[in-house]
Amino acid sequence: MPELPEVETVRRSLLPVVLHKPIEAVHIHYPRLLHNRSVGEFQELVVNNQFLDLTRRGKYLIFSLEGDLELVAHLRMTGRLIYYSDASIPLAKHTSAVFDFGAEGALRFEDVRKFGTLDLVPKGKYEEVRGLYTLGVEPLSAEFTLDHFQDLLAGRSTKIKGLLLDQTKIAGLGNIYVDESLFEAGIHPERPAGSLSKAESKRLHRAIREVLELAIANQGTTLRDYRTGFGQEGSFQNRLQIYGKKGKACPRCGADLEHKKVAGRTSHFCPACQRELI
DNA sequence: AAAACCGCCTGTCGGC
DNA sequence: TGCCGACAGGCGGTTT
Repeated sequence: MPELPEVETVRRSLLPVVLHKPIEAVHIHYPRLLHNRSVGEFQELVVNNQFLDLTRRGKYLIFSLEGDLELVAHLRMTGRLIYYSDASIPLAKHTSAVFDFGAEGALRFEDVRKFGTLDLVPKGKYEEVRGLYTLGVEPLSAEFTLDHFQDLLAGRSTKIKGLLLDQTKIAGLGNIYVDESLFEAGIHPERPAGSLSKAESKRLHRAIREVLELAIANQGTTLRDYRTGFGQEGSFQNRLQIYGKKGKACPRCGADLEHKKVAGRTSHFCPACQRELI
């Protein structure tokens, strides 16, 4: 599912191909995608406009438009944003929206499960997009220091897995990268956040950054639906240590990997390397 | 504050 | 082979 590395990969792949191209037409095939606008309003504001920049915050993509507008996209579970240089390629079955650049191609939003969203907001008016407005620190930014991370954990009894998934604390982690980071740091997903030692929180802080960086370098993880902005699969699925590997041998110690529901999510871990009780 | 649950959707998979 | 329920898990919302 698209998490920070996947969304960042989509951003980087689209950046050279979707900016400064006049949008000649917008086709909305699934109007509920738009959230806070009617199809008519949306088309009126976007047709004849153009994307000036494309940035990312957490799992959100933000396209700036002329006229102090921003288009905020979220891929949720199965969304794809793919650039097609050839507009004659037939639409995929679950195409929700198309931004048509005429002879310059098209940007298509494809989404099997239709959870994805597009919000058109005045520039910086992120309070209109609640999840974006309340996002926590960017884990790859300079603000995500070890001190900042330890402050997030201090005194909290909530399970570390749940805290890492909380977008208002740290922006962009999802189920895959939380499990991989906890494994890398040797920490059980059910450990109370505040119970981590200084050494453990230091290892986890480093693991989060390393796992995310490596996943970006590998264009993200394609288990099923995720594609880059060029429609290609990522390759980090070949480098996952434990996600989806229940019953296989731990790559570090050889024990049988397990999974269980933690914070409502299937959570993978090594019972030997990641002890619940210390 | 936090956990547990539901709703939003479709495709896939295991069991019978 | 077909049907059926469970499951995948991001986020917003409500309830406990």
